[in-house]
Amino acid sequence: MFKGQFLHSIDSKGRLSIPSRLRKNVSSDADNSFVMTLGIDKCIEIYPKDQWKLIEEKLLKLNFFDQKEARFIRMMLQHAQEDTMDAQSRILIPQPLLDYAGIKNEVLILGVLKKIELWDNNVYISYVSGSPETFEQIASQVMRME
Amino acid sequence: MFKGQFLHSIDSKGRLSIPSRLRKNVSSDADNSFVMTLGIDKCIEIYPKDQWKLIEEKLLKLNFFDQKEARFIRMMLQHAQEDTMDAQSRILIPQPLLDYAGIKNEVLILGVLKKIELWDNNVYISYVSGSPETFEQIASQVMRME
DNA sequence: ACTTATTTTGGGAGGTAGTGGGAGAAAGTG
DNA sequence: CACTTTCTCCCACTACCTCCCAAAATAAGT
Repeated sequence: MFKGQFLHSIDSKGRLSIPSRLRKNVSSDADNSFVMTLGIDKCIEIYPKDQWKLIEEKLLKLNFFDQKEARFIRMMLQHAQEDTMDAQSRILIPQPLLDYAGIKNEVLILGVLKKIELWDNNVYISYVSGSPETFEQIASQVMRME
Repeated sequence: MFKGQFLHSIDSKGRLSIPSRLRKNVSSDADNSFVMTLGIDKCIEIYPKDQWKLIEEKLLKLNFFDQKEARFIRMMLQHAQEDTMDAQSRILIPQPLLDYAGIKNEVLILGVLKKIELWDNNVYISYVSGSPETFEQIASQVMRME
């Protein structure tokens, strides 16, 4: 499971080095490969390959003859891109994804359980402060431990 | 499984080069051959030959003496065309299919799980934006991960 | 505090992918 | 059977991308 935050830079070729702390939590089943795509919010999601396969299996079970589900499959896959880390543990982030997330040079990398998220720092700050509820309020609603 | 989007061009002879990223996901059972036909929406569908065989088997199980099923089989096969990639990894797209999808010079190529789709860029944009719901809304309905 | 190891960042060159075009072969037509 | 047209295979160019080498920066250890 991924956790923590890291501030890295995207170089002129669009490459991002995966923080070594996060790398240690990637299964060897991932073959050093990741799949990145649009995030649910204004960010980029990165899945280790083995995790992405689970998503593909979910998509396969959907009914493509249903308009809404077909549209979802296309949108989900349209921006998905697989890449394998180079010898320096970097992957290439496609420019369209960077544009979508508003990321220029500096990236905020978040470890979020089974996936990694990339944010523009300022976008993330306004995302957090944009919540009408406080951390404590949300916590009390979402986390009900038995 | 196919994924991702690519913007390629159809040359004056009607040839389309299959993106190398997609090629890497084609089984060797396909013998470098593809079958293309009408898509579910206003697009062209391309199946690796081995995948197409599975579709043929499904069609065989349909009841040809049922009017509706007979019609479906004919429509599916009428526009189906097989082609093998040339040395430059290109296949020939029949003009009638291009006309149906409204594709002129530029093609949007989508990797969609077991098949590849060809769209006219503008047609696809209006298809995506034609949805009353956002990506996030559909996602929360369709993808409920355990 | 200094040395060593690891991690992150930067850049150059060869290789590959995408595209265009031509000549020979095949097929269709009069 | 000859001619025309279409198609297919082959060659060539360009831009980009991947791989490799190397420096800088951070972390770890003595």
